[in-house]
Amino acid sequence: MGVTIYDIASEANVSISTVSRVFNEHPRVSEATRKRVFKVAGRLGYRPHASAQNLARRCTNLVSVVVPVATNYFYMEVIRGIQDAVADTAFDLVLYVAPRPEEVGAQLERATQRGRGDGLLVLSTPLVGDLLRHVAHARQPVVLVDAFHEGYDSIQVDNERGGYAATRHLIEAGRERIAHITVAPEPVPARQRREGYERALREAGRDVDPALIAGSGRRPYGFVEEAGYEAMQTLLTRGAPDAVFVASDVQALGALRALEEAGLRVPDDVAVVGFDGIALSGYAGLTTLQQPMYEMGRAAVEKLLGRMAAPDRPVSHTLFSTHLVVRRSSQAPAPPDGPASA
Amino acid sequence: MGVTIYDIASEANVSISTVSRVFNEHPRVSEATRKRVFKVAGRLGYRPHASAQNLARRCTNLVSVVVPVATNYFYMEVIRGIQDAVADTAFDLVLYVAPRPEEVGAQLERATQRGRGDGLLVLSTPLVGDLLRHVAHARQPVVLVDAFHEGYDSIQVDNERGGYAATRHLIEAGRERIAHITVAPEPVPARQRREGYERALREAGRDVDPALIAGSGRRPYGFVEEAGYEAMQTLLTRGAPDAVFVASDVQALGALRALEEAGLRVPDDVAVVGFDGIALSGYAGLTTLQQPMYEMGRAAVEKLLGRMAAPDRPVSHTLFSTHLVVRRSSQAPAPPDGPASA
DNA sequence: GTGAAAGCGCTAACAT
DNA sequence: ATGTTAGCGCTTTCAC
Repeated sequence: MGVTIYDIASEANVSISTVSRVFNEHPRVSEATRKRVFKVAGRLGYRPHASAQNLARRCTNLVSVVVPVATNYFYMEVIRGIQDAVADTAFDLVLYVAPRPEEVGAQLERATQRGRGDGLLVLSTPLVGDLLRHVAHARQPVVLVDAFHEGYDSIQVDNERGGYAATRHLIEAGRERIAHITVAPEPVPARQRREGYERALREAGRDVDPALIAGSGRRPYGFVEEAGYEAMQTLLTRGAPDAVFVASDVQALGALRALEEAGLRVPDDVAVVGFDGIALSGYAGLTTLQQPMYEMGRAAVEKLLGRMAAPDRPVSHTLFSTHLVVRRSSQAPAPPDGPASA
Repeated sequence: MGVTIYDIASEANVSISTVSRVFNEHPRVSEATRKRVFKVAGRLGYRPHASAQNLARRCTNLVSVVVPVATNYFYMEVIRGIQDAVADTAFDLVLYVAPRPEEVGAQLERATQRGRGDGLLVLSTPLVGDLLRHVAHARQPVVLVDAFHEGYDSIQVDNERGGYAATRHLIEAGRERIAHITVAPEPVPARQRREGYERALREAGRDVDPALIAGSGRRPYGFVEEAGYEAMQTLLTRGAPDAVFVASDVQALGALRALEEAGLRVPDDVAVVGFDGIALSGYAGLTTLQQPMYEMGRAAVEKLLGRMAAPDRPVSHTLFSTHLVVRRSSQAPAPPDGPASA
């Protein structure tokens, strides 16, 4: 097949160990042989065989990232942060993308296979059942992003406070019937956002009206435009709210579409607040709670490297704050002139 | 370290080859030993070592994808198609994402290393200089996506006809001063789009006015929002056009921003047409030439698998058509009522 | 500074 | 149906 160190060794009249030393920048190699080996290797077009190196070295210099779906603005940004952080190290990045959320287990299984990678980043995947088993089996450090398990390092955003801030914002803008769109089955981050919503209402002395809470149960991980669209339609059948806090930006975009079709004006009739801060939210004029996605990616890598260096350090959990970005969709209902709210 | 076939072999009182056979679903293993081996393996938590398998099998069952930048809606869709197609096979997908376009060479070098993968998909990367060398060295089948090289299978969109169609659309909408925003240095796909633009003008009996063509030379691969913004500003200093065909949707979004800031209305004062058909274009009401991104990803995988099966088949190039999607940004300048154009 | 040799964990003839 | 054995291509002691 390819050129091996044996070929180079015989061509350069050295042993294979010397060739190996040259390529591993071992100090005790004479300059002369170093040059000779490199010359021969260059001429023959030698490239070390990754699998053979991995096997002999007992490590791969690879960090695996498991992502639950292929198309997602949130992950795209997180991965960018991961990528940038990894680029500063000797590691390479390998992405295991699940074609569908149900396949995340299979991807985890692959990613955790021995000899595949030295560290594992798992995005937005609650570690339950088989998933936990796969990860527990892994002999490599693991960091969870946008998910929590007490047994593993994790990076998250403070979803509860984000949900609280979103709702506070709507209350302060003078809204009365504040609805909420979540997803069902409700993953933990979504549940926390809802809890923040409910706390804000209660603190303001209001009731939490179940009729004002909708979640499309159409499919698992329903953070999709269509789910928001349907949930908004459901809410409208129950009597239009004058505000809605949506658990994700993509759903919020669907909600906006439903409102438009229903002939309701945003924000005059209904104010809308999303969650995530994906680029689309800017174009849609959507008020949202910005997650520091890029930074979360970077932080995840740093945490992973830290654990690789010190496997016995105690498990730690990092919580980033969200940041309210006010845009058109929640501006005060046009008092004679200019904008309002904070 | 981990559990090996030796551990299982001794526990189950068989030889390592039998263990190996069991895990490779070799037919000639008695049901009894099969069960016994599986039971022991399960108890010990055995997982085969990927690198060792790769080395012994001389293949990895991995398809590598090299992507020039981490954040890009176009790639996200193409990768989704790739992912879905790969999911139907015995292969896994490994993504090599370049943190910056300049690093694509380094990623290619890694991806083409022996023992890393069995096939290679390269996105939007013109194979010149070192890049070509890396790929040429690869001992694996290669398919280019959104790029062309006569020596390699490729999947592309018909950029020239797309540019032509975009411009025709503007001409038919009655626009007189039709500008074009490209990128500099101009990659081949962008050049082809421009050529289509120029052909449409010429066929309509018009001159190609260099003053109406702008490309932000700020950085390589300038398919970014800011580049479109700046290019639009440049065009405006030369006397506002009444239409502009932008070589990519993200740039078009920047152009829209520049127009808005300049107090020009879209499409009344200036019609805008983008290229790509990313999801954002829909939200921005941007007319665009839709590329079948998902299908291109799928087609790339099929082509790659085809070549793996038959390494000597002649090199082939697939050209997909673009599809004009008319939206707000190019609707006719509000004749009393209703929309116009095709 | 360099070489010989023993792995790394698995696969795949070749035997039996 | 199962075991023996020789690799796969590289790293890494341990000698010299």
